[in-house]
Amino acid sequence: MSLETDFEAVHTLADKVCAELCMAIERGELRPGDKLNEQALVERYGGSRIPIREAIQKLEARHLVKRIPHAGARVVKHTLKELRDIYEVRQELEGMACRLAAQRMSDNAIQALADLLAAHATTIAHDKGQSYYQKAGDLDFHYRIIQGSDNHRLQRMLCGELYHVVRMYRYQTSTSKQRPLQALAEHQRIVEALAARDAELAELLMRRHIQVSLNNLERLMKEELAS
Amino acid sequence: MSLETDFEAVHTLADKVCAELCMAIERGELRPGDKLNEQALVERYGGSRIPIREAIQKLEARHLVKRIPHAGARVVKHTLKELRDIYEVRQELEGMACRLAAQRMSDNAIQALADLLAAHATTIAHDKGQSYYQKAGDLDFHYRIIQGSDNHRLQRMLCGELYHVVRMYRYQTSTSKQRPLQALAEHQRIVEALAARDAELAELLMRRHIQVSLNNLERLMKEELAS
DNA sequence: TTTACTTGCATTGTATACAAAGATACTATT
DNA sequence: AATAGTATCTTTGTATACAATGCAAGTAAA
Repeated sequence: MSLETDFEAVHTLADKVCAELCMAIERGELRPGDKLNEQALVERYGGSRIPIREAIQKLEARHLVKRIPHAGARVVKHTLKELRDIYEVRQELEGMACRLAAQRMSDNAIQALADLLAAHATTIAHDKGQSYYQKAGDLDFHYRIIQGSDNHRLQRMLCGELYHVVRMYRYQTSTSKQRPLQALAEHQRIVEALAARDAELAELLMRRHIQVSLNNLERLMKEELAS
Repeated sequence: MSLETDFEAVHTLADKVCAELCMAIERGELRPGDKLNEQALVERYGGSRIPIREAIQKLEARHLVKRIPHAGARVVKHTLKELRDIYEVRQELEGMACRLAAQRMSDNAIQALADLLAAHATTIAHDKGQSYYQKAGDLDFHYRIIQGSDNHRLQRMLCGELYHVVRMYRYQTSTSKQRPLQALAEHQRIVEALAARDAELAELLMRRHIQVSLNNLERLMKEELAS
């Protein structure tokens, strides 16, 4: 099961087109501000305009596009302030998820998370600069903790709404060489807190981890703007 | 500007039907588990199936209905666990909003909030048992604090997604005679914390306020189940 | 009597066609 | 030359029609 397919069964054409467009946006093939012309999408993905429109509406629910009546849909474009807002909420909700996970995850699940990090360590040692897989590993780590919160609504808000936008920025910004190693160290401290069932510490560490992530993102965005 | 119309301009038929259905669900005219038959809705609200389907999709984005491919849409039905999950998230996000509001709201806005509570006090003294307007007042209070957080994403998540579901339960459960007075006292303490710019206390008080709200809701639901 | 299969019906998903709103380009006037 | 107004054209919103899926009722066999 890949994170790409979004763990959702696809039964209708609208679902399929939605998944395709979602990937295209997250990967940066469709960039912020780009227009989604319905007729053009029909020619690209097949089908008729009806399922295409449904797909666009689903993307709107995921906060990936903004629709304006009679003017069409465009890929969302965030100001720096809005990006900070998103990360502020993400900090709160993932901090919460981590706190709850410390109280509710099974010992086995925590052990499995520790094993996952060990695997990441060897991956980073071998594939220096293969940032794509490292990013996927990072997402997997966060995903498991969110699942560990055992709060279904929290899971939907984080995985179903916030994370699509977060992924959109993560995939597109380059990662510095030393960041994966630093992130791994932070992940390991979080797992230690989980294993110790120290909910307060686990929450604090997760919040800081995400703060660092935002700082990096802001720096990279400024560099790209400058170049 | 009424809370009912959801402060969103309505330019298309789909938007209009969505707003109508939203009200119907929040008011309990459509009850959890009820099916939304597209043809029936066409006969009730006019238009054709296309805008009706769009309206239903918008309701899905608000977490008010659940659609299953080839099986139709039904009003969401929450287990007690899921209701607790929702309030757990609400506690976190409104606590956050209150903390941020203590740091970011203008002095004028805080004063206006205090004035609003004074008005509520006289309303409660006069309209004993007129719980509808008291509930509207409560929503207005929470709404203003959320706006005060100055975090647009947080506002969208709370007002655009969580609150529709919360309202759905609030309108339908009766309120005890003494609860409005107790709630007002809690609101007043929160405003005092905001005025003192005590973010930590403001967050704590808001979290407790929502916890009380959940306890009341659980008690009422159990009573209704028993009867 | 129960169960499994088949057939018909109701409902949703999709395609095509038409209406209306917005954008653009051109012309006329100041 | 600049601007306002108008006409055309593109694009979205909506209606109607068809296809396909799922559900239910009814029948036949065990």
